[in-house]
Amino acid sequence: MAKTDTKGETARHQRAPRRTASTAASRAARRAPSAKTETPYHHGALREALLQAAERVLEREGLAGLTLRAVAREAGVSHAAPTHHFGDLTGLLSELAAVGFRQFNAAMASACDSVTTPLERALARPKAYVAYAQAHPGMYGIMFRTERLDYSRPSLHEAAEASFAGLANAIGMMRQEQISGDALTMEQGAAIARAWSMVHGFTTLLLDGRLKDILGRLPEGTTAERLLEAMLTAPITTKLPV
Amino acid sequence: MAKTDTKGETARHQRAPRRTASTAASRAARRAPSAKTETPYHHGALREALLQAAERVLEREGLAGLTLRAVAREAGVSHAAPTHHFGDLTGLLSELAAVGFRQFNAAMASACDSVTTPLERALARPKAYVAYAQAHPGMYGIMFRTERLDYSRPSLHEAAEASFAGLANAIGMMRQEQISGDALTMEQGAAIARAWSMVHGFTTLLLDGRLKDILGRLPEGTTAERLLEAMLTAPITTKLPV
DNA sequence: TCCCTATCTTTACATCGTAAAGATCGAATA
DNA sequence: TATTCGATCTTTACGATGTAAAGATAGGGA
Repeated sequence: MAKTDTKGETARHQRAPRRTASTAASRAARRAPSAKTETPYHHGALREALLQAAERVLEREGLAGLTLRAVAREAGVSHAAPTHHFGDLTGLLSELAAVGFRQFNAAMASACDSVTTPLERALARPKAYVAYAQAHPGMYGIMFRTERLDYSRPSLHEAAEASFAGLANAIGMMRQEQISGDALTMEQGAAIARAWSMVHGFTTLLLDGRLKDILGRLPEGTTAERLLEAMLTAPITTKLPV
Repeated sequence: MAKTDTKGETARHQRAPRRTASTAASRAARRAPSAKTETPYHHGALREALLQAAERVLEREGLAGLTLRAVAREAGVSHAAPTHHFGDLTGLLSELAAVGFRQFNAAMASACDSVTTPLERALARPKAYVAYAQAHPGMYGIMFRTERLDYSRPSLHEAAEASFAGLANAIGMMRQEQISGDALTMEQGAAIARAWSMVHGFTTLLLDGRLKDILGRLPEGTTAERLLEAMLTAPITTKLPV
């Protein structure tokens, strides 16, 4: 009474090297000492393994290929296993985005160390921002693809909030003010919005290939990083920045 | 021999008021004078009707609900009808994005008319940019969701290109230079990248709800438009804009 | 020792995109 | 005018996906 769906899944699994038969014996084999560092079948490591598998799938096949079933296949478990740990697809994507935000924050923080001149200090964060997005376009895409995310999840909320706080603090330090948690002046808000909009907009346009046109018309061999620097440091020749 | 898929679709159609029976008689009925302005069954209007149906579905159910089958249902045709006009889902989304870019360009152009002072001149475009995105978030989402679009389609390529050209021209006019089609100086490229990144980034963050935090901490009742103005006109107090 | 609960698998189903074959109508052609 | 032809639309079919529900399994506490 196998339906088409089940048939396809079964065939795929049988083609794969692992999981040749769905019996207790095969499961025990996965726990055998021969496969030391593999997921130990029935113990807490599956959640982490699924997140790592998701990251691999995302980098290998892009956002469109990042499905619950693909992640389950990559991790070598049944297609319904992720449901128990993440609830649904939104849950998995949200947790993966949280991982991304933590990587992102770490990259920005480490970029701010080992920096001396004020100019370097001001450019380190934006450069790290764009560099992370270029190195992990899939992750960056998920982190800022709100429609598929659930920000009520604590891990995602915290990681994203930390990202914002780091930005606001950097702006405050550059303006030599302390940004208090509760209130902002219009000037402070404008400064934060400008900085974030500029860097985030640049990154988004760059990843979407929308800056290729501009880069192609600039002097030979101009990189995106160079354009970012010029954008951030060029003198404002008109009264308005736009 | 009806499969589950077909069963479900058939049941849905039968539940719907239209198309109670799939015979020549029912199709003729749709052409009957009683339904004057309806799609005339077998003549060229379907393509346009599908695009309008797609826009309705997008506004009503969001990006996730915009499927080929949903559009076909909305237009009252079989689920495979769109394929003939758009090839696949990417085709439909691309043509819809082209429609969006044309609306977008028209909105920006009309905003630049009936403007007098230089300050208004400088702010009209950014305001119209953000206003369009706020009024049509679904459309804006599609237009800048590159992974699902095919820019080799002439209509999309042209409409998007016109959008960019309008922006570059506006920057050039503000700098009192003529921007030649082929080459750009580093300063020109930086100015264009800054303007576009700032407005596009602001819009993206705003639609993703990422600016709620900032807006909430600003003086009571500060709108997004007001923050945009402040961001574009506030004096640069540090040596660097970021 | 035995059962209970969290974890994982199986099974099932509605939906989606897409391909392929059949039906239908307008129009060109004879 | 009658007939054929090609564009348009429908039917049928299939693999893939998300998700729900029920069954298996194993580790830990009674």
